[in-house]
Amino acid sequence: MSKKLDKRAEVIDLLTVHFLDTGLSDTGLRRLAEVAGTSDRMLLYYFESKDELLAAVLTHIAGGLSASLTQLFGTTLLSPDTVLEKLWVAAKSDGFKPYLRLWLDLAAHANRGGPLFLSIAQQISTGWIDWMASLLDVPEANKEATAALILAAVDGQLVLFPGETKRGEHAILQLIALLRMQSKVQA
Amino acid sequence: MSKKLDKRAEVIDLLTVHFLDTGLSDTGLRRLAEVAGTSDRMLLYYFESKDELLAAVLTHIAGGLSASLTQLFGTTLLSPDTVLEKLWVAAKSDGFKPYLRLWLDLAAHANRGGPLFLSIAQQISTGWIDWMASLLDVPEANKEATAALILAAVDGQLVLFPGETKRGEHAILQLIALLRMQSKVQA
DNA sequence: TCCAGACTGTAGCAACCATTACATTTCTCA
DNA sequence: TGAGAAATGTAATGGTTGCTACAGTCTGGA
Repeated sequence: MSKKLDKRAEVIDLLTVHFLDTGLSDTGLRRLAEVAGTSDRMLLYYFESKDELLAAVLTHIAGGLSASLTQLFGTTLLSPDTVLEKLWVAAKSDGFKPYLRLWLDLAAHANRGGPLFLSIAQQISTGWIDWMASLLDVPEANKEATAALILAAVDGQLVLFPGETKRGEHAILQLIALLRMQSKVQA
Repeated sequence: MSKKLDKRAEVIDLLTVHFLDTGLSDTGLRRLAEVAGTSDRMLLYYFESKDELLAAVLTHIAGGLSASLTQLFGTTLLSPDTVLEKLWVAAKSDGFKPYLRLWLDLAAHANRGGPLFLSIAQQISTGWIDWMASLLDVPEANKEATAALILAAVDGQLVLFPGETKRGEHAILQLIALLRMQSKVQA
């Protein structure tokens, strides 16, 4: 029984890389087996079904993301404009771009497909919002709204400018300016 | 030759409705044929290939959207906060929600799939940004950035809160407040 | 050593996919 | 009315999909 679980974990790790690279298309069992160095037969031995496999890998990815985010940002409170600034730098980096693209994939699936993707996407989203809200140095009543605004602005770039990172720059800079202005007024 | 073109246009109309309803999944030729009241054989008679069919329907949808947007907003200049306010009301309405969800689908496909979806998505995006930029009563240098910011904020809600419309409300209201504050400062 | 259970390979299922070859019907125009 | 073209149906192609039945190998404990 233990070897099964070990292999399962190993497969999850390998597929994590693959999913971040290529997203939620290209998810045929035979293809995934090839990537993971096994057979489709074995994948369905380690996992109950393809859906369970997907859910396992995606939640594993979500965990890894929040870990590296807290590592990157620390736990001290920051003003909204600095948070957005740091987040935008990260979003453009090769390390984080795959996560954002995968998240976009997931959101698209969540809007249509079965409850599987929806619940995973919601879980990731609220985790992300909560994390950022706890980081923002703003009045309690505004935390969640500001966090959602910042995240939405960054995600929106993905929708608005597919395949590019350059064109969204000005919009983000504008929002940074707005947030900074607000901080000054309130101070 | 004329009947072929007539049928082609009719099929595009019928599939427009279907795509807005169900997005970019469920696009098997046999299923689309059923929706359009024909056979798969005939679809490939009216269109060169499935890709050409998709491209035709999607660009038709894009045209319809920009038409109803200009009808809704008119051509007089508006302040950024009122534009966002009106856009958000529209985004929540049953009439426009399907467009936004389809756009999200398209953006997700554009990030991975072939050049087909990418070019269509880019075309729609720039069309939308240009339209909004021409509507904004702000200095010329800021038009595009503000337009992109507003659109990104609205689109971002889709990514951030899949399946919901309620939770994004506060973030949008916050951005409206920020934009209004900026207008006053500049005046 | 032997046996039960964990593990794994082979081969196949039925359903779907986009596309095409071929035959047939229907229409148009001379 | 008859010929040629346009329009449509039938049926098949070779491919993929998630999943499974069956048989075999391997391994740890008695």
